[in-house]
This record gives sequence, structure tokens and C-alpha cells, in this order.
Amino acid sequence: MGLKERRVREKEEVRGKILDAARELFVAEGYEAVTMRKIAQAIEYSPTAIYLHFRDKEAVINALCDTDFLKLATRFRKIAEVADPIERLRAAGLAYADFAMRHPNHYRLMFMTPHPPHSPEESVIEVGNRDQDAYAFVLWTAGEAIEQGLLRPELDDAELVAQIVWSAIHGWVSLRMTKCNEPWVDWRPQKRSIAAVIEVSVRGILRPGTPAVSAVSATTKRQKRAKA
Amino acid sequence: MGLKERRVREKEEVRGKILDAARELFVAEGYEAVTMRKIAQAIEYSPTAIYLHFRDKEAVINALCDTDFLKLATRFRKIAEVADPIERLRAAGLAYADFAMRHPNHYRLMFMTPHPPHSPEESVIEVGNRDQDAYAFVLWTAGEAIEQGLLRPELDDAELVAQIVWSAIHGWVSLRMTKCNEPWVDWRPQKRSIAAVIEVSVRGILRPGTPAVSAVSATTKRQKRAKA
DNA sequence: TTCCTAGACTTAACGCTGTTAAGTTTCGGA
DNA sequence: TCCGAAACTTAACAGCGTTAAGTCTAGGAA
Repeated sequence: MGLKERRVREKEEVRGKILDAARELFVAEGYEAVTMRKIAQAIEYSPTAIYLHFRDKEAVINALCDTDFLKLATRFRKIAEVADPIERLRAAGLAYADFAMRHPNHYRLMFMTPHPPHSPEESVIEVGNRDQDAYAFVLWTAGEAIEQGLLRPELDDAELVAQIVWSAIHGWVSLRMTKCNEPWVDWRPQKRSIAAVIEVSVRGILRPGTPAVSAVSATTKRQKRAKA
Repeated sequence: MGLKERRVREKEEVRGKILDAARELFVAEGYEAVTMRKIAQAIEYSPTAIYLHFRDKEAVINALCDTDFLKLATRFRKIAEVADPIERLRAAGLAYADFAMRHPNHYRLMFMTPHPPHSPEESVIEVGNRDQDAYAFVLWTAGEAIEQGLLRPELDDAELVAQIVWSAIHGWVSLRMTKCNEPWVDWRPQKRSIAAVIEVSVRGILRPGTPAVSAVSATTKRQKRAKA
């Protein structure tokens, strides 16, 4: 037959066109700029045609962001190979901030605007899977750091540690985005600034006396000590 | 005459009514819920009447937030009396977070939504005045901490330190607001959580070896050492 | 007292938004 | 040849911020 298949494929194609048009608008001008009518005009369909492929505007944007956000996940997968949890935390923080600054509109939508709890069943991202879910990744790393005795003894709760670190990086990112043009904040260069945020966070959670150098030798030493 | 005065007073009254009606909507349901038509209905005027008192919708909301935000300033004025900069930083962080959680819609508007650079001449708040501008307050405190030699030697830039600390607190606040109902984050109790964020930030910026106890004796010791 | 003008306010409208009900077109299968 | 389903369009609704034009009121001047 191959007939139904063709139908499905064609429908998938239109869906793709919608997403591409929406992405272009979204990346260039943000959520507000994406209107059903503009998308429709871009793909030369009527506005209502979009509703045959997506429940509503939110569904379009969610589909868009979900797929784009998987790009962050692929970066995290590489970082997962870093053995030392502290080093991994640093790398993840840097990657997270970098991604956010490169995709400000995505970031804004995902982490800076309140949602009706984004139904997980229609999302591409597997919650809790540390290869797809950034929070799960940090949680895992925080847990390892605790296990290996690297953190201050009062910080014995991985969830809490993850939330602290996430807060610091997210705060930096979101302030930078929202207040980048305010005359009353004299922003320091991005690279130096985010490095400082990460360094202060790491110092703040590390057990005192632990050398915070980013060297492999230090890492292995720490791991040995943790085993003992 | 007293005639023009009455006219002015009457106009001021209507202005006040508009702001009160807008505040009610804003506090209860957020920015989106405030529509010119709803405000008008609440005060029993036509929607266009509002434009005789405010340039546009944004002006209404800005006037609203400006006055409400001065309440935070009064709390900061009390905290300014704390002598030890580190202790002051802690207190300010706590007050900031508390204010944000109590006035989420104000906070969201002021710090979580991008603005066309909010023209300072039509604002009530004096930028740079640490009694009115929260950022100026933190900047001043960070500067004192550096002067007194309390911070890590590499953190010699008050602006940078202020931005780091602000990031951490703001990050915590804004994540909590945006993602409070997400099933994939197991938020720790608010009090414990914000205390931990502040503590980690302080530890992270403090010169190693400096006791981070919140005791007056420690404070005076530190100040003596700084003079030496 | 009568007329004029300034200011406060309203009515009606414009162009925009997301969304829906109803109608049209197309095309494979019976 | 006709049917039915799917894809798509047209027209419309209710809402939004905002504006142009008109009305109404009341103090000041003649």
C-alpha cells in the first residue's frame, strides 16, 4: 500500500514546516513575536491549519523547545564522562550558562516563565534521566560529591545541594538576560563573571581544607581519601 | 482660590483609584490579568479614562510597582545599621528573598521580565541611593567587606561580588517561583533552603580561615584585624 | 446673565491576538 | 459512480491596548 504512510509523512512534513517557521520567529524575536497568523503566513497556509497539527499555540512552542533542549542534553552526555564530581559540576555549570546565553528565548521560556505544569507525557524529555534532564544530572553529581565526602558535612542532602548550585547559575543567567541593558548595573565581562559564580559556589559547598584545584591528580587523591 | 487645588486633588484621587484597582488585580492574578478594561470596570469609568492619567498600561504597572517596592527599601534601611558587612549581607539576602516571596508578582515584573530600559526620570526610586536601590545597597556592603579584608583576595571587585551574591539569591527566588509546582524538583523547605543558599554564598566569598559565625565578637575581631 | 473655553470623560472604532464552527476541496476505496 | 474521511479555508467571536472624535460640565469673562 504505502498510501497511509505517505499521508502520515506528508502530515509530518507540514508539522515540520510549522515548527521551522515558529522557530525562526521565536529565536529572532521571542515568544511574543510568534503569532499563529505569522506562522501561517510564513508557510503559506491559513492560521487555522496549524490547529490540525497542534492543540494550541503553547503546544507549538513546547514542541519547539523540547527538541531544541535536547541539544543541551548531548553536551551534558559528554560532561558525564568527567570522573570527579566537583570538576563535573564546574563543567556542567559552564555548559548550562553557555547554552542559556546562546538560546535566550528558549531559556526564558523554559526557566523564566511560569507554566501550567508542563505535562510530561507529551514532552520528548524523560524526567529523571540524567542524559536528558539537566536537573537530574546535577542531582546525580551532587549525590556523588556527598558520597565521596567532598562537601561540607552539613550539606548532606543532594537535592538541596543541587538546588543551591542551580540557583546560583540560573540566577546569574537570568539576571544577565533581564537586566543586561540596565544602566545601574555595571556588568563584568561574561566569562570572568560566570567563572566567578561557579568558583564561589564550589568553594561554598566544598569541605574546608579540600584543595579546589581543577587537576586530575587532586581528583584521584580525593577519591582515594573518600574510599578510606 | 483653592479651586485649581481642588481640581488637582480630584485628579489625584482618580489616579489613586486606578492604582488601587490595578494593584488588586495585579497582586491576585499577575500582570496578564490586569487589563485596562478590567481596571475601568472596577472603578466604574470607561477604559479610555485611564489614559488621561497614565500614558499607557505599562505606566500604570510601573507606578504601582515603584511605590510598592519602596517597602523593601524601608527594610533595607534597618539592615544598613548592621555594622559587620558579612552579617549585613546575610540579613539583606534574607530580607530580599522574603520580600520576593511575599510579593511574587511585583518581583516577577521587576526582575524576571525584560523591559525597555525603564526610564529613571519617571521612577520614584533613586538609582545609586542605597536607601532606595537594593543593588546599590549590596554594592556598598560588598565594598566594605573587601575594604576590611574579609573576602578571598581574588575577589577584589565590589561590583563582581555584588553580582555573584545577587545572582545566588535571585536565582533561588526566581526558580522557586517559576518551578514551584514542577513534579521533577523536590523543593526543600523554604527557610532551610534560602538559609543554605546564603550560607554557601558567604562561605564562597569569605577568605579561607575566617570564622563565619554570626557573632558580634567575631565581627569586632575581624574589624581589628582589617585595620592592622 | 450669557457666552466661551478648558478639562474630564465617553463612544466608537482600528488593528491586533488566539481560537472555533461551519463550509469546501480532494482523493482513495467500495 | 458514489461515499466518507481527512486536509484545509473562510468567517467569525471575544478579547486585548490604544486612539480619534464627540459630549458634557463648570469656572471665568463679557
